[in-house]
Amino acid sequence: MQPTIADVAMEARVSAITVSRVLNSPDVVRPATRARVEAAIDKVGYVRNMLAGSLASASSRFIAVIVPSLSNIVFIEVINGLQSEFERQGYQILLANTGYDLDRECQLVRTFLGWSPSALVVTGLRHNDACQRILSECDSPIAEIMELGDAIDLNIGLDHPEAGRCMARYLLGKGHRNIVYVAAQVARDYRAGLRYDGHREVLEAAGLRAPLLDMGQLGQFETGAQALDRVLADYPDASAIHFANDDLAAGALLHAQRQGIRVPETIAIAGFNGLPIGQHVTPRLTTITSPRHRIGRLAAEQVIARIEGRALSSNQTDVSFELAIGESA
Amino acid sequence: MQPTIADVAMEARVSAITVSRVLNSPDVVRPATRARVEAAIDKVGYVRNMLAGSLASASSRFIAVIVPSLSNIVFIEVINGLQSEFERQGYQILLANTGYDLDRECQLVRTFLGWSPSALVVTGLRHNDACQRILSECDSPIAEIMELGDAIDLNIGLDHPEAGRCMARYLLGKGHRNIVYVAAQVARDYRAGLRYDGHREVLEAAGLRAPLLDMGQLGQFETGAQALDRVLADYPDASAIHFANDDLAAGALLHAQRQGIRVPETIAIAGFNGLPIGQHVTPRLTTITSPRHRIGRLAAEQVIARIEGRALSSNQTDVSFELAIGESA
DNA sequence: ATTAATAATGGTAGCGCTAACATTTTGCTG
DNA sequence: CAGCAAAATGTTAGCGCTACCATTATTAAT
Repeated sequence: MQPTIADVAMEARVSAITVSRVLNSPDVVRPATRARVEAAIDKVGYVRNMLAGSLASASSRFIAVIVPSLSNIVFIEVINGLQSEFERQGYQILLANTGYDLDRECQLVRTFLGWSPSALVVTGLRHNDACQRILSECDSPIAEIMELGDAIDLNIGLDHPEAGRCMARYLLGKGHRNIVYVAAQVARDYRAGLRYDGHREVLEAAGLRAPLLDMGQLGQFETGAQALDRVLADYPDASAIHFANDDLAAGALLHAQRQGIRVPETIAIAGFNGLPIGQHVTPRLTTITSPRHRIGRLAAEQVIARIEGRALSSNQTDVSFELAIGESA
Repeated sequence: MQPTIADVAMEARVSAITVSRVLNSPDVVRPATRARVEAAIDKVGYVRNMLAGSLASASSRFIAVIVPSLSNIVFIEVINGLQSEFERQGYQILLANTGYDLDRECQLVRTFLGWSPSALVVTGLRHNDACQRILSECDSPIAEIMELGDAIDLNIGLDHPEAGRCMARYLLGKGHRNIVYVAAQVARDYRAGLRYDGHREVLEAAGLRAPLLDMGQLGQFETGAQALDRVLADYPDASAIHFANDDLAAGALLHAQRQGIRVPETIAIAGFNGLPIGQHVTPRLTTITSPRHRIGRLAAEQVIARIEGRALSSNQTDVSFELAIGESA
């Protein structure tokens, strides 16, 4: 049997609560006593039972984190940002991915609530009705990240429609008049759809059409490569492709290289996210960089502030984005 | 206040334990009673308290997973494999990364043990003394993944020295006599060092030298690009580079493309891992594919079997690897 | 020294659940 | 329809810890 706090207490000849105090608020225990308790902890090989502590104190130091996918490096970087900050403050992340399925998200939220998390971090502002209700009624801090809008509690992200507009304006400025927007699956990755909305808005305002090619699969390099072929075949007038993300764009660029398709001369290529690979391909990818790690870090900071009851200047943080101009468009 | 099992029990006019049974082993409760309880659960909006349940039953359904890094796609894929299997069986992963620091690993193990995990999954076979002792004395199943060797309990991975030998033999077979092995930081990523050991063994057996260029930083594309320049400058006789991983190799390949350095004519390039990018660069990367997702899945399957007391045919699983020949070497 | 304030420590109860055993109900046989 | 085994449900106690309040020790001020 694992030794408990009572064994430590007996060994140190103090009461259990004093041991608890040494563990949780050492500065209220007299140094001499504390030393005796710490020695006892070492001696009996005590391992703290966090489950019991969390149950008794009704606070688990768990942070539930729900992202759409763990295959997408973008979310990994966000998680890294969250993790670095939360861990520093002694919080443990409970991680799950929805596979871009809102019903699964709801189920995950339910499951996670069973662990009495100190807070929840979810991706995006769209949830199904049940999930929206649960989150709204939840007492713990909720952070909705990645996009900006009408949030339940905390909101850290960037303006996707504006990012779409930004790139569309840039491509227009470069003289492109036939631009195809290529996404992997807008129904699931709806933030790609929001960027498309912005893109279309700008093009239509300029009296242009904004065709959308949805590849219908969540793919990466391979899907981007296929998309390039499809655009060249189906949209002969197209002079530029605005890809929903850098994975697709990089896949297209690498494919172009192999096939000897000249970029940007034959077709210009633009992406979104600012992944490292974009800076290493030739030509360098024109894209929009998103501060993914920063989103995670800020979300963690604000969530912790909320947990600890500190006031925040604002519930909403626009982390912004930047146009990164390469040679590809 | 959140409703508890007692509120549900009152509503359904059964005892608390019956509610507990509906939740944990529904088939021992008569369907009519079960339906009444389930209705009551919905009615009062009951959310199960997993902390209390875990404490009472002394089993948390937590799986502690410790990897060196979350920035490396390789471990992400392993985690994906673990996750998919564990989640299907109702286990929740507690994730942490060591930053390739064994002391941090030890501390993480200690912390995680406080959550009474049902099992631990750690990366690699090397631990510091304290960690080795803690893990050895631990009652829960332990899985050490990625590499093969003398493990504490379960072991799922591949033979890194043999992977190094495999690539070295291939390069020798291609006529290369001056091959530089390039790693990012063998002291931390010691599995890259194991592959180098195998590589060197083969070269020395052939009467050749096996220079090692350690870039001294955990980098990805950029480090690979720098490494290529260093090799061309410092090892004028080199005809091939054996990179410790595909990130470095891809970085070098993309850099070569930009600089107009001909691969494999001027210098051949080989990698390790079989990342998707390797199949999309031109020339395609010659590499060794590791079944990363499979390692995760198998580890999860075996851990679950162990938890549930099922016998395993073997404690060690060699997932093997494959030489993937591209045009880069 | 005496008192009042503060600091340090302790006792008790209970967090919400489940294990273990006890009891009741049900279904079946003859 | 008695009698019995099996199935279903209930009772009690306790998992290991911390909140809350009570008590005791220490310090400072007079």
